[in-house]
Amino acid sequence: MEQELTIQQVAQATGLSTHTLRYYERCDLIAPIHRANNGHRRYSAQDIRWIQFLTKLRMTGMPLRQIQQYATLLRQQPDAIQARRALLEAHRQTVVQHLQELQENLAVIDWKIQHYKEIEENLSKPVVPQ
Amino acid sequence: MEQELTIQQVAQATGLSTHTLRYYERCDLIAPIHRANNGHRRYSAQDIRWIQFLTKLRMTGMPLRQIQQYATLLRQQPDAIQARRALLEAHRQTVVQHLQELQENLAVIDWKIQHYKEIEENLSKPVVPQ
DNA sequence: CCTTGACTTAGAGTCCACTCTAACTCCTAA
DNA sequence: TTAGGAGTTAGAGTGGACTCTAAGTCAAGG
Repeated sequence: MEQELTIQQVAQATGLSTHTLRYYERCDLIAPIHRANNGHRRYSAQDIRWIQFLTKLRMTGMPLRQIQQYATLLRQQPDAIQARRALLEAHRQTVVQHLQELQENLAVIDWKIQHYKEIEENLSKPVVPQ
Repeated sequence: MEQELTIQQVAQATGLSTHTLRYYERCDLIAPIHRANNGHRRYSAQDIRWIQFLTKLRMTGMPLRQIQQYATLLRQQPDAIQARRALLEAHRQTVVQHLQELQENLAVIDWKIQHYKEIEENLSKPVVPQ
């Protein structure tokens, strides 16, 4: 069935606020959403799938501009698969790099925590060991 | 030796701009730096070590406020090791979580790239297979 | 003496990604 | 018929983290 959702329901489903959903549409991250007779938005299953994917792009740190580019490709040249893939692969690279950086820095933090633990242990020992 | 560095040198060494170094000091992320006779900053090896650690906190997404808290503990209660460890461990948790999220979303992006590759391959095949 | 260049400050400006507001229209239920 | 509630819009406001500017000081070199 053509199960169309209200903005509230989409907000629920995606974790975005209704504000953000409208904002994304204004910024052209989301194509103009179909309207009910009263002018209210009605989101299709398609729309929701795209929104879910776009939040994954966001969560991996892709800037809105770049998502907008991808979205435009998707809408205006649906057969330019190669271009979209290039965009995703470029993004993939930055994510992988970021991931690595994060892991390295986490290791340093872990090391520091460990270091603190050792100090705490030594402090709890008697001052004059028997 | 008491090798003290100028703000330029520290900028070089840490990858932060001189603007950012002063800004961090203003925000109390960095303790007031010792000055030469002419009023110019001279950073100690200590200072640099702290700045290097703080950039690792930043790069793992710790907000300036929280770093400021940590820095304050470090300066005002150097023996409150436990409190600092607690702060780091809390942060560690959010980093680990973020890391996981990142990996999950990356997997989806990878999947999409793969999918595009398959489509591209099919397109390059002859329309009527022999 | 004068210019150049590295520094200083307080404070203004920028960019990003939201987030909220005000004024409005509809629809429904009491 | 009126009060509530869910939408709508354009546009203003917010928060975080820088980033830049203007006006000034100071020391060295030509």
